[in-house]
Amino acid sequence: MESYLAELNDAQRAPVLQKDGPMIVIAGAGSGKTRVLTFRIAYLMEQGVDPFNILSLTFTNKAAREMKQRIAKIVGNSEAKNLWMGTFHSVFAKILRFEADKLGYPSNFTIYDTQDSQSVIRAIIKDFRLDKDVYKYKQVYSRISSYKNSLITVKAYFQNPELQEADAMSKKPRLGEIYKEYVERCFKAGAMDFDDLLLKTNELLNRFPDVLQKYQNRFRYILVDEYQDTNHSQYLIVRALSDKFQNICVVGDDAQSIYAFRGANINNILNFQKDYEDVQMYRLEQNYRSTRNIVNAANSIIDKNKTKLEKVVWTANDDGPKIIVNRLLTDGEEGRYVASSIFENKMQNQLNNGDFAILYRTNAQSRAMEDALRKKDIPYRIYGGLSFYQRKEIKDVLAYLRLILNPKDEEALKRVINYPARGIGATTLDRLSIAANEHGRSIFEVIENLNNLNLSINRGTQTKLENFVNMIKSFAILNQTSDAFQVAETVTRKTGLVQELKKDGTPEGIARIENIEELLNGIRDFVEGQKELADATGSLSEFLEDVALATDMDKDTSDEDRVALMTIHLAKGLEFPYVYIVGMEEDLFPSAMSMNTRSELEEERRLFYVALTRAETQAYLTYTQSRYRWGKLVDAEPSRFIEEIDDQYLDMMVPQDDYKYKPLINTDIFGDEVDKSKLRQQKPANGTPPPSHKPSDEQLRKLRKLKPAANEPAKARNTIELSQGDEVEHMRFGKGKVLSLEGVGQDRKAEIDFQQGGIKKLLLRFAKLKVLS
DNA sequence: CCACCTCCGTTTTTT
DNA sequence: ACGGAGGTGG
Repeated sequence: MESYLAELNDAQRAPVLQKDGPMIVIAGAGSGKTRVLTFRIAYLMEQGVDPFNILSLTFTNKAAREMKQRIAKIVGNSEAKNLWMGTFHSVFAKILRFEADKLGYPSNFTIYDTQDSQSVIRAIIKDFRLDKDVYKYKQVYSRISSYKNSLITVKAYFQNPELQEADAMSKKPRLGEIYKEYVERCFKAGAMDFDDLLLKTNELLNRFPDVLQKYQNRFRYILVDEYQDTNHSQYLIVRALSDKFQNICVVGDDAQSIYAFRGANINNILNFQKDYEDVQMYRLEQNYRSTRNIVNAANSIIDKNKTKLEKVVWTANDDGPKIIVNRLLTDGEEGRYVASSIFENKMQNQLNNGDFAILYRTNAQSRAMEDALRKKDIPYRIYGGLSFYQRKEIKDVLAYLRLILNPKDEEALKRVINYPARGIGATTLDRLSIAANEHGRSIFEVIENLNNLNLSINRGTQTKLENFVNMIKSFAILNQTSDAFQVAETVTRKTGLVQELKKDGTPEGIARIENIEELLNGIRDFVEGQKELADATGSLSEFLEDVALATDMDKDTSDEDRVALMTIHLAKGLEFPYVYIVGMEEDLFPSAMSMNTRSELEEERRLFYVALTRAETQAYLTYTQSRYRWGKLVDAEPSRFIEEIDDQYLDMMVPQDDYKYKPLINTDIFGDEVDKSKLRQQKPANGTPPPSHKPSDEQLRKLRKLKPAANEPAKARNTIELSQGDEVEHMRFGKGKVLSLEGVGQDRKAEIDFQQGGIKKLLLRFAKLKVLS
């Protein structure tokens, strides 16, 4: 039983063995953080701590599930089952359901997703007759969301002149009113949004001392993973719950804080030592995941950040291969290059698809990768993006299911009351909505009482409304005696959803039917899984809760062998032998939106740090010279982050000639049939580019900055001619003077003294320099 | 009430 | 480029 302690190094063992008191574990990338958490929980239980008294908050539900399984292997299944483990949102949603009546909510409250919330706000802006170009619903939503995450309630907002002024300054003087109305509408609909799950938990703990006590006593030992990504609201919950026993263990890495945009506060981890007395600090600095090259390269990046806790990540692993950097012509070629490279690596090194990950900054970049992988028959899976549960047809089914549990759920009602079309239009809905407001009732209740209300709705429409309500009610009755699958199956049949899609007959329609079938299969699996648990029955409410808080990462895909495609954000906590980081370009990574302040840029840099440290043995960086964005081909420039990596860890594959990439076995440069002669033949008609994804001759020439003349000497492109003493201007560092030059050909570097920023060594091939003299 | 059209944002990341 | 939202006309 104690044998597992031997599996830890000294640094890892220390936080495991400290049973009581506040502690922070600063865990570098790949340093065995999850092991420490797992073993610490197991150790606590062996020391006699009741699993009911341990709360462990993770970043995804999948992480919680996996950790539970590992703990079960040590202490036994029946014990591990009783641990409280999950994301902030899922753990506190459960508690809120239990305590809902105290806050005036029904225990079956709906959880509004972002779409629902934004739809409510859009309706409010319209009802208030505000200019939708000034009050953009997404902006309003994110403003309200950030208020909630900072615990600024409507009341607090109106007591704070500064906030009101700030909103007035941004031409939104009525934001407070919108906020107020939004909160009221959600409440009336018996709905909480994502932020409410945290905000209302705070309210619960603040307003009801007995409730606070109860949960303080229950959660005597609290562990928080990924603490660097907690927001203020989460911070306060943790503080409140741990206040009595002070047995709080937070684990995280400030260098991997990447969620500031959604309110995460890096100061939570930076200031933890000030929040509790006698905080023990532990550092895990040995990296077991990656080669020395990768670890050192990552360190050289994060060194550029000013805001950080001091730690030195090191590894005893081999040097490994250098990071391969490659330039491609377009995003299409980037995809083909990555696909070929994966293919080649698989052949040469006997690897599985699952050993590879392609990481990108934005979801939109997945398209080019997908196309290339599909052409080469390489199985892949895309994580994130439009998740399965956000697809229209799935949301439609879910809306019916939500309505069964909570008829007050207006977003669900609006979605399905006339889909499939049953002759209930906007005018009718407006009248119902007005009546509902007048009587302080929900639309559903208004329809239930149509006969008593004397609305100017004609007899035919009234019947249609009654039929709709009766249908939902019949589902509700069924739900009392059936599990989630039986209800969902009945809903898809009786509502005519599937018939509607069959009728349209297009390939999209068929795909949608298949998606609905997949949903039903998923529900069946879920129900079967739940029925095996002690405290669950596979009910519809269990399923909807699971769906509302599920992330794309939560699906179990261990039995699939596929290349993983995901954003860097989603890759946090994962690791792969081979990692391709694509789109290493200015304005894309770092994102154009995140270069305004130092802290934004530092977050982008941390994001790059996260990306690189996912790799175990080999990392690839690619960038293009031009890529399709917003349907247009735009010029691209290599990311500053490439320059920031110390050269000694890089293997630059930037070609002398655009077609001379590293040769690939038995294939042309891209490993598939790219008929370059066709590209060249394609003559644009009078300057108008052909409506093809392939760049025209003219575009190609421009991209490569080729001169039309054929007798130009072939020389390395993108390289600047410089002499010692030249006055130069750099895009970012401003003006400077060339001190010295070194290297030849592709490896030429210049040492330049910049007026701002001091002396820098620059690779000349990154043509960000302009020669002034 | 529905079918069709136009316009807009999207492509920064998500519980 | 593409889908969703909102508006218009039949």
